[in-house]
Amino acid sequence: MLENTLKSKSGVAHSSIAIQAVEGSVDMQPHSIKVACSNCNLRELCMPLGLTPAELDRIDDVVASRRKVKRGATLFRNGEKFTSLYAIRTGFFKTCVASEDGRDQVTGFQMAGEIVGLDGIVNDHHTCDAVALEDAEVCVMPFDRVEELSREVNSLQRHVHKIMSREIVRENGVMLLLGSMRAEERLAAFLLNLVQRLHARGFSQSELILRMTREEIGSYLGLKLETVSRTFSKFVEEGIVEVKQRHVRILSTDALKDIVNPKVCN
Amino acid sequence: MLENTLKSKSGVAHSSIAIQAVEGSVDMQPHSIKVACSNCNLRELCMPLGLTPAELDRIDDVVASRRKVKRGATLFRNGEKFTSLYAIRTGFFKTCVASEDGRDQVTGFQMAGEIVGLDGIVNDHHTCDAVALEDAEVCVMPFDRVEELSREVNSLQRHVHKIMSREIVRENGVMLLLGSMRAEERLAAFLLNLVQRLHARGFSQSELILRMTREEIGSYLGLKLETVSRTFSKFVEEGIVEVKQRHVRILSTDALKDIVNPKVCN
DNA sequence: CGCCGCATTGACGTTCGTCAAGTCTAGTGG
DNA sequence: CCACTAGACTTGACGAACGTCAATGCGGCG
Repeated sequence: MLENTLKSKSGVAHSSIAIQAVEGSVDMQPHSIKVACSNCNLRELCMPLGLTPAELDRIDDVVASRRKVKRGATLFRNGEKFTSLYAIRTGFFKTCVASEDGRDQVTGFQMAGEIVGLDGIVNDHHTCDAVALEDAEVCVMPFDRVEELSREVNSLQRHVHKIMSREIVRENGVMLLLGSMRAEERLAAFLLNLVQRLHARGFSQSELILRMTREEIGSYLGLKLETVSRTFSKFVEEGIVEVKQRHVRILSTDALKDIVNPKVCN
Repeated sequence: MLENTLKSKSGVAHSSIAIQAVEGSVDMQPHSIKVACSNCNLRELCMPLGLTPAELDRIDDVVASRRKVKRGATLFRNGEKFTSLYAIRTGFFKTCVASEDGRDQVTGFQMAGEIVGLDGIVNDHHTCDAVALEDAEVCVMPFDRVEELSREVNSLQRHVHKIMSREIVRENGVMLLLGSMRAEERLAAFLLNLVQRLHARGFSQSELILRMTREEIGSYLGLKLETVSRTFSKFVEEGIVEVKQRHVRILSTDALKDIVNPKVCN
């Protein structure tokens, strides 16, 4: 079932699998199409905390349906009409923008519990592509419904604002990375960020499986794929990580942090 | 009065001056401290269009006060408590983030009618600095008031969402620039963007005064100040622009566009 | 007038991109 | 089951673009 052949005991596992397993034990109906945030185990990631039961009930209405996206397929494309935000339930996405002359840039990688589609609000059309890097499922949240409900449920309103602000802050961080870091620093920051987000979802702090190619990592980090590959090799030589294709084991988180933020002395 | 010594007839003028002039003719009370969006000539830039008179009346309540910021002073700083968004009335700002080891990165330049402070929403604290690059004045919009009002005025709610989405899309564009463009392309894109925004405010399409140093431009574009300077010189040699210190005249917008987006053939 | 910050320019070095060859792995079909 | 292939990855040699360091110029302000 999918490509996860790695020891899931260590916490390194395909996010989809872990989540589906949990879901399976909560919702015993095997092919339930019932959509409900209120008993979704990702709620704490994509929905506000501290809702009253009454509010929780209403929140269920933001999700209209679910949608499956096959690996390699797009959830939405640049130019398409914007109607909904999407909360990722399972799987892994990249978002990328393209310049007119064909160059493109990966602007982010998104995993379970994260929201994509915010770019479409301003012009009613999407300005980037969202591509599934593995088979995925998303919750479709029609934006007019989100707006309607967030007028009534204060904590949802606040939550929507926070999600958008978080994305702005994240992008600020990426700009810092792209504007002022060298290749090693970029890759180290990238790995630390990925593993931290995976850890927040219950996975290992030290092992991860990359769902993207070297070229996609490079695009995100403003590097060529060869440079990404060389930098991985350098980290391996230095004993900081083990790399076997897309399986990465971090041997020294501290060393990575040190690369990102060189200590002045000691 | 300020440092604007350039022919304002050509449309190249200090934004503050032009705006104050207009305001002076609308609001005859010389030192009015009354704050009102409803008769602010920047309304179309920072407020939603198509409001009913009743809505317009309510909208006036989002602005609590105005605040002057001297050149070089900060409107807010990384770490400070977030309370308000700020609409720039006059002047010019930069926002910048810093990494722990001291490097910093300019994340944007903001001019009249633009909103700053969105970064603070997610954690109730600002994550960047906003520094005035010339004497400035902003409208202070307490965020809880914005949220309250946008629950009642749909078009304000929609507007707030659009502003945040616009910022996300803008940053996507900067990521593309930082991740995949060469120095000349970055500077050309930067100039085109600046002049386009100034033009939208009634200034010249071909002349502008840079409010920031070469180093700040470089920080924004992920280049060193020497590279910025050299690239300017190159454009001058090629007859694309005239540069005299911070005064820039664009001689061929098409040439700049061509640099950003190289045509394949013809 | 002289100082100071900003900008320009040159010489040189480093980092990363380019091009190319070769390896590994997973998937396919005989 | 194995050979074949295609795509992803690695590695090396070389060059271009940009950074670094340093000298100099320019303009505004006290």
